[in-house]
Amino acid sequence: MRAEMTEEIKAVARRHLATDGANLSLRAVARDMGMASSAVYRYFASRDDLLTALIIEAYDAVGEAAERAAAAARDAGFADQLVAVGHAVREWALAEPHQWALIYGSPVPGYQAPQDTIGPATRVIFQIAAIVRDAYAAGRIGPQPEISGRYREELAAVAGQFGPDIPPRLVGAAIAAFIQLCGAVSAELFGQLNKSVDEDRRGFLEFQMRGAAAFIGLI
Amino acid sequence: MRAEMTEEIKAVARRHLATDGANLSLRAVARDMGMASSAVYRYFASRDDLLTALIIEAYDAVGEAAERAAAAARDAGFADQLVAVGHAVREWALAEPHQWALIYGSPVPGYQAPQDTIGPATRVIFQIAAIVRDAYAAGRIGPQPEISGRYREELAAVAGQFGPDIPPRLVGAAIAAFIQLCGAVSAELFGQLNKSVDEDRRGFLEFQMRGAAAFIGLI
DNA sequence: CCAAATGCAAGAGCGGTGCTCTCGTTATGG
DNA sequence: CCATAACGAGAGCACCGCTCTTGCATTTGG
Repeated sequence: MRAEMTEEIKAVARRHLATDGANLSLRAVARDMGMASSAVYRYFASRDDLLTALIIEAYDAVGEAAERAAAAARDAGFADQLVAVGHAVREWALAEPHQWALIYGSPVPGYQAPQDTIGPATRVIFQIAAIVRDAYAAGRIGPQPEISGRYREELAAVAGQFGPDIPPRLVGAAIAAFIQLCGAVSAELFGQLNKSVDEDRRGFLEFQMRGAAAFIGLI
Repeated sequence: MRAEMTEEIKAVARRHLATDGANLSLRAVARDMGMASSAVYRYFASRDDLLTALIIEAYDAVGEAAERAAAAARDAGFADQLVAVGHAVREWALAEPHQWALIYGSPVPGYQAPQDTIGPATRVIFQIAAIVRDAYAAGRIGPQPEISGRYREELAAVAGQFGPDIPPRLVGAAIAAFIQLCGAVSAELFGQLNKSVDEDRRGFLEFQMRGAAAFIGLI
């Protein structure tokens, strides 16, 4: 029943987050549950702890959305898989803008992300990397110029996480695609696109993802 | 002397922003200036108004950094100009992370950006667009596939702001470069790159900008 | 030259916040 | 059966944004 209680607190907090915005008030959550604010501290040591729980859930939610989209587009081309992931992530973000801001926006002041968050945080980028890896294994990636320098070495070190014998440049391109996706969604949500792209924002996102696919070399 | 006072308040607020973080406290600013918190309201109608002033200054600062970098790289190739702008923006963001978060991070809850901010907000993207426009005028952009659909029409409508007879796809590519830059810098600052790109983050940014230049078609 | 008007700063106060501490109550397990 | 632990409530602390009133200074106008 303790787990039940923490789950209910998280649910109310998520609702508060969706309506009121980022400044989640622990007292307001407690009021909504008809209990004293001090009682919430039996379940979460601090407001930051509650935020951490919500952050992990948000990472998992967007990661699952990306994975489901990729699975649904498995029969399509690899570029289309990437675009599908992009649309899924964007649509999740549009549905839960404050959760998106929580994980991809400016970090909450004084908040230090604990270790628990880095696992769920990698689900989206791993999904993109998986598409790239599968495309590479299927020989569906055109020849690309290699890169050099220190960044190449770093990418080579990371490449092992994604699969054997992945060219470092591909890892860099996968990261670039993820950055492009995050940047595009954040720009749309945070108002950077106002007065610039107002009509076809879905088309805007698709354009970004097609560009990312081209940069990866997906054919 | 009133202008002098508002300037000093902004300076102290900027310092507080740099040290304490995003949750700028009007009372703390007033304490630092040795005056009552209510006195600050003689100069700024609300905390949001003070934030707006800081936001405009931040947009101007990063915009000026981008313009200076572009001017300094005028003799280099167009791709190098783009990369120079990227490095300048990144370095400004590294020096003023909280100001970056203020303008490109999650919007402050309940804060509505007034009209005054949209002018300064466009300086960086305009600088990127200017590079693309000049490169196009100089014939230094390779042939690129056109796009179609509703997003093309929207880009065509925006293209007029940048110059006559600019292909819509080029405008889209310029916006994509800006998105890539913002996404990369935000990812670095907001911790998205931790455990993934830790060594050569400057090389990471350069890789993104080179990719953006390639997508634009700069030769 | 004096009075009126204006600008400024201070203080008190309101409702809100995160968080801590203490104190009853309840339930559980030896 | 009773000790122990978990729990909820309440008071309280220091802080926040913001408003209102008051007093002081300066400046302006007659």
